[in-house]
Amino acid sequence: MKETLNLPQTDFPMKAGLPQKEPQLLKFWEDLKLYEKLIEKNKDKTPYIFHDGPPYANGNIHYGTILNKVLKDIVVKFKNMSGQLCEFVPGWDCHGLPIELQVDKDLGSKKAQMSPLEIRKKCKEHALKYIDIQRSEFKRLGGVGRWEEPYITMSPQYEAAIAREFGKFVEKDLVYRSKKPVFWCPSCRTALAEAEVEYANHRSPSIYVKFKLMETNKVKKSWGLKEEPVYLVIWTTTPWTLPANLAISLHPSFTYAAIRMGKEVWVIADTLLNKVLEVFGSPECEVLTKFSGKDLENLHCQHPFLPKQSLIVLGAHVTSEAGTGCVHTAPGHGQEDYVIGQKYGLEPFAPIDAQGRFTKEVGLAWIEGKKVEEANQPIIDHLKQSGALAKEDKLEHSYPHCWRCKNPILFRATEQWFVSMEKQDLRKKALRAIDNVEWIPPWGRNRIFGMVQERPDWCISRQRLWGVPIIALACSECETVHTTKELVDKAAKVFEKEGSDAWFASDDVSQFIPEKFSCPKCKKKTKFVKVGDILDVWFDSGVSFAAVLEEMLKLKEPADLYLEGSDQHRGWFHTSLLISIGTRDRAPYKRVLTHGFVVDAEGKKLSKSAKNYIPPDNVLKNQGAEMLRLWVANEDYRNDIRFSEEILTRLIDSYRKVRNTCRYMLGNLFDFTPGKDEVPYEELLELDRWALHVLQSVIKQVREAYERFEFHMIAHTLNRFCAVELSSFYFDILKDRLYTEAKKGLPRRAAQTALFKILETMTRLMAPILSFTAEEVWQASPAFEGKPKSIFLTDLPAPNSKWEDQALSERWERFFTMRGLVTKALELARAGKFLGNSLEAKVVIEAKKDQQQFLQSFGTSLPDLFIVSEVEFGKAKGNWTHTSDEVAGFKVGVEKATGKKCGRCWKYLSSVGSNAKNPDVCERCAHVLQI
RNA sequence: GGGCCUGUAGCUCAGGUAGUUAGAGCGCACGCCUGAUAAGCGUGAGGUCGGUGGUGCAACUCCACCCAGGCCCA
Repeated sequence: MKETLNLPQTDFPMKAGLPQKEPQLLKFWEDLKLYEKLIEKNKDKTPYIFHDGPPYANGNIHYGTILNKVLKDIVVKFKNMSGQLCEFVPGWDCHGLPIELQVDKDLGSKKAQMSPLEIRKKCKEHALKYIDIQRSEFKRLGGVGRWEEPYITMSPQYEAAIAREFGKFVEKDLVYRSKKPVFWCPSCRTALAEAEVEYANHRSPSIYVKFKLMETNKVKKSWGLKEEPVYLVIWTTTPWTLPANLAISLHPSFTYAAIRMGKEVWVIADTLLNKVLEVFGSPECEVLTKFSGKDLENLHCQHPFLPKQSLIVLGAHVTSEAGTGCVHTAPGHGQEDYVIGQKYGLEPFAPIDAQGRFTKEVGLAWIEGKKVEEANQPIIDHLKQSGALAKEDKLEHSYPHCWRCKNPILFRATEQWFVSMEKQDLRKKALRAIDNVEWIPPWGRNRIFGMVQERPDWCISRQRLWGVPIIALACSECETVHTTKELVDKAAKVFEKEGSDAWFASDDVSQFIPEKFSCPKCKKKTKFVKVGDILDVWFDSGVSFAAVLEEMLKLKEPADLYLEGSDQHRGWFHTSLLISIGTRDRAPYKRVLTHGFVVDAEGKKLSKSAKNYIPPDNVLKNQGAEMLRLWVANEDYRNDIRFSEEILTRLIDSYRKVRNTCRYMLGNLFDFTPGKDEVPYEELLELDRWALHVLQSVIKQVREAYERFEFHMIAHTLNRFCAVELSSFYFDILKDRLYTEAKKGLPRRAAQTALFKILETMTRLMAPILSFTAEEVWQASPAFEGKPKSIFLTDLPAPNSKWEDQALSERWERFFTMRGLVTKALELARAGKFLGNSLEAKVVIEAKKDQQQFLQSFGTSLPDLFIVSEVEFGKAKGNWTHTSDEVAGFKVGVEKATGKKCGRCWKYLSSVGSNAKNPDVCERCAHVLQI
């Protein structure tokens, strides 16, 4: 009997075996040249300019990069499937300290014997190696794009573009040279980056120094003083920075106390008073008055041993944890000091040379030429003699050391290159441009706005090797360092051919000097020497819109979309904006989409040491890239998104639902030829038309979610559609029609027609997300005339208004409520062991007249819709009845079906036995068997 | 410490401008089916909407503070 049924047939496996299947699909796409075909297909469509932010070419990919690249791939695919041309040129950020440090580490002591060029070569090799690694990892995720011709920031063309953009800044006079404190190792004679600094214990002097207030007249009256001298007491552990003292910082909201100490008056922060006095052995003292730190702003103190004044300034960096609340401030020797100095117009002063020795500039013969630590004691002695020293001690504390030579380092103001935020109104223009960009989510606007508003001038120079040089020459005659547009453009031409290595190849600068070039300052055509600085790597990546969109792709418009993690408000979004505003007076993007960070099950950040995550490679090997894609699509990435074992398990569950839903459709379409066997819409059964109506609303929801980049809504919508509307309802009811009706009869062909439409629609809708599975389904689904070779060469389905039927939808909504009461009643009977299979049941419905008429309008299909053998209207009685307030006046009774079980369709019908030829089956089945 | 942001059932998500007993899918429990079968169906149990105050007749929705977490600064 089973042989006479049309049971599903398919090779599409229930178990996906993705780790094995995915590589085959990747090969299929590669052989097909899928990306090229997509671009070719859309070449006349409106371009959607999407620009890839370059990941750093160091290390393997992690969840963050997976999240980012999968999101981008979804965008590329859905854009190319919805009538636009969306090219995707991936890129890598290649220069910079992390790579140089890694290479340093690998080279070890060998580095000392190597030339700059040789070291740079090693850096390049390192970057290339990781580009290859990351590229294959990204490709493994199923991403399409121009993988074989990516942009890399160390290519000659790109380096030339960097130089040209830098030249534009020079031309507009936005670049200037000024002093700024940096970490400096005097024994290695080099600037250090933050990453190169380690903290270790160090024993330092700890001294309290009195600075005499000059304008005592201004406070005398209100403090009730006569002629007593007033001193601000500062505390420092670096006496050698005192010659560079330019200011004393007070906290704007602290209360300060003026106390009488013998014949003097000292000023100390009120909250620190007891602590400080303890240091002095808790002497008797009288608090004369209390006042706000603000009261002294802009007054002056006499420097204790130099003929200069120290300005009293206000700064929130003043701490109440230690010290006196009056902070010795040397803008040439500290980051915070520098910032506060900028605010008050104090130029950083650091009379120290590269070896950490005092220069003549210090103006003190007794320490000139001494190393800073050798100057500590003479300074302390001098203070003692002059009476400015209030207390001397030693302190063991954490102090920065050089990671390489392990010696203590210092902060030293050195000449650096800056991009001014104020010249040409760069800051103002950038802020204005921010409001013309669409930030998704909207708070991104506030975030970057605040940063641009607050940021200091951009320090673009680094004292390193691995990067693009700052094209600047020093005149050997007048020693002036300068850069000009023609100089930079000349260098750009050289870089275009030889790369920026040319700059490092030799000391000879002749090839970089334009014809008729002379020193802009002394006008003498003399010798020039190169300045060793390189550009901040953020300048490299920040010019990508110029190097890639304008030069490589010849695009004129700004990008439609940048899509990166939220940290890039400080990074790439930020620097790209500044560069584009500075050079083109417009933002490089129209829209910026950000995603959060990947965190563990508890919302904590992933860390290698805490081992709070599964290595991505394990997921790839055990579950496949598809599961990572589904993960990305399931979560609302605008916030931080979680990844855990449980989440992965849930994803697999939901994947199975979608997969099996497709499999059911494929299995039931084994004998269906689209075009030939399709039934016109008008001839479909009502149930099929309902399914197609729901499908239209799914299409609308999904398309809208794609447009809004709300991919998680798509995953949820599709999953719900598969589980609720299809699997548990439509498919369940359809089984009887598909399996038992005549193979080529209208009822079965109608069902198949609907299934085919649903399958084909769903496959296309899910393709940007579940790319592997969509392609697998597409290949397994019925062939038809003109069927594209790949799912990605089709378009996202558009809703078909002819298949929308609101009245039908409402009618079925009403039906579902009633059906719910029927299934509930059946469940009661089942729980009471009265029933097993629902086909054993006859349902008796006792209802109001209109309710009964409503149900009767479904005609003879009613038993099928309830998946029972009989439906009767009358008195619901017996042990298995159910009523509910949900539908007033509606009662359902469950009884045994009256007929005999049909051996073929398993329904209990009175017609079983009526056919002589086939006595074991019902009338309908007997009829089918005769065909 | 500062800026920006997040916190609704075990998991992933919905919940216009505050207004009836806070929803969905999955998972879970129990049961059914054995013609989607390492599948399918049904029923059910899960939430003081991070916490505490406050403003409203009324707050998951507004305000303040606190706690936890993230990114970026210092």
